[in-house]
Amino acid sequence: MSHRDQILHSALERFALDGFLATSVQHIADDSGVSKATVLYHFASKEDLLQHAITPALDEFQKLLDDVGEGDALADPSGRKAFVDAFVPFLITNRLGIHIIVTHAHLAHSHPALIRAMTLMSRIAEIVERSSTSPIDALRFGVALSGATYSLVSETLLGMDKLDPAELEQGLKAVLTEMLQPTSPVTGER
Amino acid sequence: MSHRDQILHSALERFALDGFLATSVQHIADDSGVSKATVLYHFASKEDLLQHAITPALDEFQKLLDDVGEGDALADPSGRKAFVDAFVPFLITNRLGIHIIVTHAHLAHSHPALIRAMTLMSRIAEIVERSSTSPIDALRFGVALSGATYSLVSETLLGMDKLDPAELEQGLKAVLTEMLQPTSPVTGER
DNA sequence: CACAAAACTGACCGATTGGTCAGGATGGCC
DNA sequence: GGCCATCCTGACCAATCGGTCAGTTTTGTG
Repeated sequence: MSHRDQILHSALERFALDGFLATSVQHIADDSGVSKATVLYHFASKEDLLQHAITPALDEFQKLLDDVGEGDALADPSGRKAFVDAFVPFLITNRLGIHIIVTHAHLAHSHPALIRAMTLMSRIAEIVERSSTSPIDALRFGVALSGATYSLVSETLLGMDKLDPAELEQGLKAVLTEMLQPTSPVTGER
Repeated sequence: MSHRDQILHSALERFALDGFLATSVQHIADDSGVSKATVLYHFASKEDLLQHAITPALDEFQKLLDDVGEGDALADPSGRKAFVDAFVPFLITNRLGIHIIVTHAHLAHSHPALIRAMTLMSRIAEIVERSSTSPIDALRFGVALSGATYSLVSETLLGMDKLDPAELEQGLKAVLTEMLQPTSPVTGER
């Protein structure tokens, strides 16, 4: 593993676990076993480091949104199931990057990489709104998506680190698919 | 409004919108129309300010958990509905404080007020696990709760600022109650 | 009015931060 | 060997931060 990759890896982990502002370039250098100047030799700035850290997650997210397209592919149950089946693995594989994105919304106005992230978030909000059958449906969609995202991000908090990864993926897919039935098959009794 | 209250209000807003680390004591002073030294006259430290800002939300959260008690009050649908009916208004009234809590988990190891927050989060995780009928049920519970929380926290992102407050509260209660039916009426196909 | 407590402030301090820079190693290539 | 590009580093710098303090103004009370 090259020093550059090592630095990027350390940065990703630190940014996700301690936060961008609480992480100094010196910390990343220590974790990587190089000097601070070396970190800033490979990456133009701390912000550049953030950008490289979360870009893979953003690229994959964008691809996900492009697949959904402009139509209302999420209007019917089968379309939603297909989306969930792609979304959940995306969440799991890009856990750290997504962790950074969702916990750093406050910095979105100043950092280009995070601006892009928020733009993509707006796109998914549009898609949800467009292909939902009612305000309640849109609300349910939003709760389900953000719930799955945040549950994974703060996994240790909600005790879902007990499940093995495969079980977690299957479980999340099942729960989300079930939550996203556009019209509730049984209207909530009582 | 006394200067002290004004400072506390500015701090709550800044911490929630810009983040604790990105907010300087000078910022809060400017927002409040007083000097930096005055801020630190009323509050022993920046951390003390954070503590006072989120304590109301934490107190109410604790009361909520105490009402649930040690039993498995959340095992049956009616118990869950009662919890949801108390939880959603709690989320709405304490929006800013909760925003701070959920977006500052990284600092939980060093700040007493946030340590307390994480302790309470663990308690609710325990309760969920204890009163769930299966791992899938626990997962659904966690997704629903964190989804509602995070949806409200980042309201502008998910376009749910379109709804008027009363409609939002009713909608969230309905969605959550529906999501938290312990046994899925239709077992997820496939 | 007198006077003490509370409220408020500008000036200052040590510590940490992101970033720069001149120069030292390293290694492939002729 | 000579040469050059890449890699790496310690020393340094300006800026910002949280917090302190001596001293001034305001307020409440007898």
